[in-house]
Amino acid sequence: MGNPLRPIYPKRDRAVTELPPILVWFRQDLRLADNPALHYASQQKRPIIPVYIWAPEEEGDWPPGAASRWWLHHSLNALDASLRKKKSRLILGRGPSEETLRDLMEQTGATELVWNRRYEPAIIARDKQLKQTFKSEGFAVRSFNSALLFEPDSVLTKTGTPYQVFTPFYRACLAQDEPAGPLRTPTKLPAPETFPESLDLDSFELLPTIPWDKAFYDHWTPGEAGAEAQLERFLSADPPDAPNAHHRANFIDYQERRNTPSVTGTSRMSPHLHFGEISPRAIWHAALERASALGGSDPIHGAKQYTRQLVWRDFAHQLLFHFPHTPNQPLRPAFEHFPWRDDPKQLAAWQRGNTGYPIVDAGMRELWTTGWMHNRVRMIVGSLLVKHQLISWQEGAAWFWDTLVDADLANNTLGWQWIGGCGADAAPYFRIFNPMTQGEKFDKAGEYTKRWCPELSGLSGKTLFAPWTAPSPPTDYPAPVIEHKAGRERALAAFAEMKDGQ
DNA sequence: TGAAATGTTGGGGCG
DNA sequence: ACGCCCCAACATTTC
Repeated sequence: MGNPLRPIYPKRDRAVTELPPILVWFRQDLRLADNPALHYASQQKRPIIPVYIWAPEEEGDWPPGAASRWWLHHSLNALDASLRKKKSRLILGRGPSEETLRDLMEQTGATELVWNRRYEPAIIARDKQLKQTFKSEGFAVRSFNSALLFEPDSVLTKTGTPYQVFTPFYRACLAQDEPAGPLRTPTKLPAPETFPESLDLDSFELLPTIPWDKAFYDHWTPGEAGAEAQLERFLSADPPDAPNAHHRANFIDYQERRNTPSVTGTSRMSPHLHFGEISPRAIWHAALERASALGGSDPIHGAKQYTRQLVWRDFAHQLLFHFPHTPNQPLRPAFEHFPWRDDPKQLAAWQRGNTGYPIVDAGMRELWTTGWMHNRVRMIVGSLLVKHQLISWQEGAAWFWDTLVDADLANNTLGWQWIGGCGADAAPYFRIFNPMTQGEKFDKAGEYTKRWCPELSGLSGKTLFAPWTAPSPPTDYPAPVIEHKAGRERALAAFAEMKDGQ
C-alpha cells in the first residue's frame, strides 16, 4: 500500500543497494506469498539475496528420496522464475550449509541471515548450532514459522506435556487464537549491486536418469503457481481447467469424497505443503472464507472437515518434535521386540503392486506411476504390509519416502506408526483391514482398481477384489501373497507373542 | 480412520 | 394354535 504523501526519492533504490544485504535462506518454504522470513527481509529496505543450498547429507537418515528430488528440481526452477519477475534471483549453493552461507555472507557483505523453521531432528540440531555460530561471529540471525498453523510448543496439555491423541490436540488448537491471516507478498525484492555466483540447478542432479517420472508431469505442477491453481481447483465448483463444471466444489462434500479414491475428492495439496509452496495458514483462511462466501451449513462443515486435516499435519510435526526418535523407532517401546519377518521377495511384491490383492496393487501402482497415493488406499496397503505380510512398518516408510512426491518425515512417521499400531493415537494392532471388504466399500464400481490394474477389467463385484474366486481368473494377475484369514491369524499370533515377550 | 466371532431378537415356515 | 427351528438383522464382545 503506497503512501501518496510520502515523497519519492529517485535515488532511494541506489541507496538500498549499498546497504549490507540480508540473506534469505530458502529451505522448505519455496514461495513468495505468506513467507515470514522473506516478508521480514523485504521490510528492512536492504538488498535481499535469496539462497537455496542442496545439502542432503545434513538430513540425517532421511535425505530426500527420488520422487522428492524430482519435485524439488521443478520447484526450485519455479521459485527462481518468480524471483526473476521481481528482478531478483535464486542463488544456488552446495552443502555444507554453514560453509556455503559463510562464504556468501563474506562475499556479499551480508550482515543478517533469516530462514523459516523446519522440525526434523537432524535439521533442528543443525540449525541450532548454525544459529549459535553465526551469532557468535556477529551476524544477526532470525528464524520464523512458515510451515505450521500452531508450532510444537504452543499447544500442550494442562500438565505441559505434548498431546499424543489427535482429538484433544485438535480441540486445544481450536481453543487457541486462530492462525494469523497470510502476510502480503513483497512487491519489491531489492537486488544487491551484483549477485554472487550461483551453481547451475542441473549440477544438483535431482532428476532421474531413467525416465520413470514421465507420468509425473501429467499429474503435478510443482511451484507456487501450481500450488495456488491446485487449491483453486479444490475450492472451486468450476475449476479454471475443468472439462466439465462440477456441481459442487470438492471441499463442500469433502467428508464423503475424500474416501473415494476413484474421484479427485482430496485436495492433493500434500506435496505443495511439504515444499512450502503454499502456507497452511493461507489454505486455512481460503477454505473458510470460501465457505462463508457460499453460505449455508454444508460449505462450513466441509471447510472445517478439511482444515481439520491441516491440523493433522501440525499434530504429526509436534509429535516428531517431541519424540525425535520415532522415524526409526516405535513410540510404544513394546513394539521394539515385535517379531517382524525379513522377506525381500514379498516386500518387492508389495512395492511393485503384485500382492494379488487388487485394491492394494492398484494403490502401489498409482504410487509408482504418479508419485502419490490416495490416503484411504495408503491405509489399506500399509495394513497389508504390516499385518498380513508381517513386514516392518519401517520398510513401508522407507519405500514411501523414496517414491512419494509428498514424502514428509513427520507425516510419514505418523502414518506408518499409526497403521503399525505402535504410535501415538494408533489403530490397535488387532485392527486388521480386510483388503476385499475395503475394496468393496471404498471402490464400489471398481473404477479405481481397474484403472491401475487393467488386467482385471473383465471382473466385477466381489470377484474383482478376490480374482481367485472368479470362474476363470485372469492368468496375468498374481495369486495373493498370503490368504487373508491365515494372514490375519498369523498377525494376531505375532502380536500375542510380543505381548508375552515383555 | 475394522473385522470376525458371538449374542440377541423377531419374523416366518412348518409340523 | 403352538413350539420349534432357521436365519437375517442388528448389537455386543473379542481379537
